[in-house]
Amino acid sequence: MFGRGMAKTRGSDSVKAKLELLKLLADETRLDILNLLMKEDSYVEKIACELSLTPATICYHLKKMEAVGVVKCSRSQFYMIYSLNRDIFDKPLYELIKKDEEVIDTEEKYRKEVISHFFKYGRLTQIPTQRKKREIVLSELVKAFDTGRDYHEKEVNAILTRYHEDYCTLRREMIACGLMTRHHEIYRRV
Amino acid sequence: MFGRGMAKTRGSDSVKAKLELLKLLADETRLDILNLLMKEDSYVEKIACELSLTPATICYHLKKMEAVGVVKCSRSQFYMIYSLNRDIFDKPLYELIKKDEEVIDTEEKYRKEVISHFFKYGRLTQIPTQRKKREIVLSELVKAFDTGRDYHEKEVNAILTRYHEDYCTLRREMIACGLMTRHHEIYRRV
DNA sequence: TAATTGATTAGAAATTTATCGAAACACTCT
DNA sequence: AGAGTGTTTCGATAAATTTCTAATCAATTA
Repeated sequence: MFGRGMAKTRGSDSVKAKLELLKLLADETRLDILNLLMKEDSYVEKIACELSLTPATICYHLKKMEAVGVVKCSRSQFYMIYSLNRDIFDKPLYELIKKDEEVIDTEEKYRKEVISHFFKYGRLTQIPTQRKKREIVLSELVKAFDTGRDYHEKEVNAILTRYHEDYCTLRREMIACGLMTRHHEIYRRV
Repeated sequence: MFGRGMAKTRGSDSVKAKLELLKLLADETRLDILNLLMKEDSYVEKIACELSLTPATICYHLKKMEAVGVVKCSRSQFYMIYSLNRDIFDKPLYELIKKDEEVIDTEEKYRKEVISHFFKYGRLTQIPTQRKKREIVLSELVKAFDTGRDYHEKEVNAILTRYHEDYCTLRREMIACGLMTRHHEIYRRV
């Protein structure tokens, strides 16, 4: 029933920022650095020593975190003193996970609602009586057929039965809505 | 000033678990999947279609998340229905970042207190009503089962009866807490 | 100014991870 | 039993990431 759709670009800007933050936190070394900074401000070489890593590595991580605003730094004499931006960590987790609702046009949305209402786990729970809803459901069903090839009536029945026991009604309505054509016993998706 | 110290093994178990969770969340595809599951339970092929990825890829991610307990799944007809474990997302961010050894100790200590209070001579004196205590007791009970083998319902009952007469409640709560799974009459420890 | 010290960058090696197609698997229905 | 359908695993590949060494940069002090 489900073919692969068009490749689409996923993620708005705010989602990207959240993902960025999560990626930042999902690293053992950076967590270690953050935990050190929770205790007190520190600087590259000191952190490097405490974590048994090279200054270059620590610098790499600190710069990365600075870019996203998790830490900030200022120079003091020889040293670059890094410190935490503590207010970032108060958010609950689901706030970083949840995407803001995308604005989709209402027609598309209505269609999706109807489909998710009448299809459960790939089967049609009920054939809608309202014409508009029935058309939506049928237009979804017809995707189970390829265009440009013939189907015998038995094949049609077999396919439709996968979605609902009353394949006769479905088959007749398919024709009525102009989604399929029949010549004698041969059916075709339009 | 600072020489490089000895290489040391960083991170306790609980810290590892937190890191694991963060890594899991730090992926665009998995966030997309979670957002779909927030709206409604779903299954592999449907998700694959909605995200324009292959079922193999979606399966890879879902299994990964299942292993950490972010989602759970059960079979329904043709489909493996995946659903969220919502309570995971309530924690504030800093709880995943902070490694606080003492917190672990008190938590461990609390656990031991609860267990010694509710178990007397190897039997459960009473099923705790408080959710947290009940979870602790159940997580102790589930150790009576091996992982990676099937149990018929009768076996499950027999084992649980050893601890408390109300094996039905125990069995149901086991499933509810995600400590065991049931497919038809077959039970498995998670 | 030269020497010192710490921070940063560049480039390369090693590791991890997401993704896919194909094959194997599990369940359902005829 | 066998066809059909959805899921999972396997092997390979491509991309991203971490870490290092070595070189460069920037501030300080003699």
